[in-house]
Amino acid sequence: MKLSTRGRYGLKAMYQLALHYGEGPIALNNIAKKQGLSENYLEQLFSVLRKEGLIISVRGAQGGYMLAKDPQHITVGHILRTLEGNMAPVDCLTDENVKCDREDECATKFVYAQMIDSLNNVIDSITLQDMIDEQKKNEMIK
Amino acid sequence: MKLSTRGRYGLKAMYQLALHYGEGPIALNNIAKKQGLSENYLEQLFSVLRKEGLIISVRGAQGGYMLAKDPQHITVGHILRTLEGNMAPVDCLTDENVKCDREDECATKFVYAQMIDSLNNVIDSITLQDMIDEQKKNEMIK
DNA sequence: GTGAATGTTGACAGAAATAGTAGGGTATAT
DNA sequence: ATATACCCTACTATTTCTGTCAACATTCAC
Repeated sequence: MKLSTRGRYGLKAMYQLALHYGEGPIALNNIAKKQGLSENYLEQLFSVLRKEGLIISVRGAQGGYMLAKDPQHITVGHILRTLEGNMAPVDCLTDENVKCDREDECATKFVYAQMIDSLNNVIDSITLQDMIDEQKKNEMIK
Repeated sequence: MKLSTRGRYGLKAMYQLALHYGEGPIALNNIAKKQGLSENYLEQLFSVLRKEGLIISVRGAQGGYMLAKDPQHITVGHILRTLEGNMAPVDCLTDENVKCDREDECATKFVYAQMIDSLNNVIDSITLQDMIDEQKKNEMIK
């Protein structure tokens, strides 16, 4: 039940963009360098996020990426599902093509359904703005 | 964020044991055959479950496995954590050896902590007995 | 006791998913 | 023009997951 690097890197990068929301585009190599990640790899993730409409790209010199909307309107859930696919612990919950041998008799499905519901509730309730606020709060304490 | 076959097979097998709780040991090949799984593979999972004290093995002819306690005292959470390891979406939540670069400044950790909490709450609140009850309820409706 | 059934263990190998690399192409600010 | 930075696709390496195999230990039925 681990998140892959796609979700982890992507969320962290989106958080970076959120921190600089409204300041114009930020170059990818900037973010990649700051987080010690491969620029090419991060590019692949950003491509997906862009197609999903979460970020906007600006080509050319001085170009880069920026959030497509306000940090308080972008949820962690949207980001993670875009990069990781649906968050279902098993495929039979979401994939029409997967049929359990005895579908309506599957006692475990009942468990998995509760897991995904709970998970989605949590990640859909947290926005990038929430992350920023939480961070600020923590720094106040120090 | 998928559950591996370890968790899925193991939970389903434990459910089988729960259905026959109090009827003496059940042979592994019985369960393996019923679910179309490799007996050897399931064996590995049962070995782990036994060491955790969730099931008891009876060796020799007419031997097999049975639950170590009443189905209502065995939670799905205990089973899944035994087979899958902790359910943390990232290692830095649980593994002392993993240090984020800027630990107390990591804004994403805040998100992951809520995910694992929510997940653990759900799976710890469901027992094998709950699964049996739910199943019965569904069969009544049909 | 003996043989058959069953559990125990660890090593190993194939398959699949994940992670990362490489490189040529395109748009744009200056 | 040219440098910068996004765009896209294919390929490779690595890791993890799944499953197999084989030798061994224990217990039961007789």
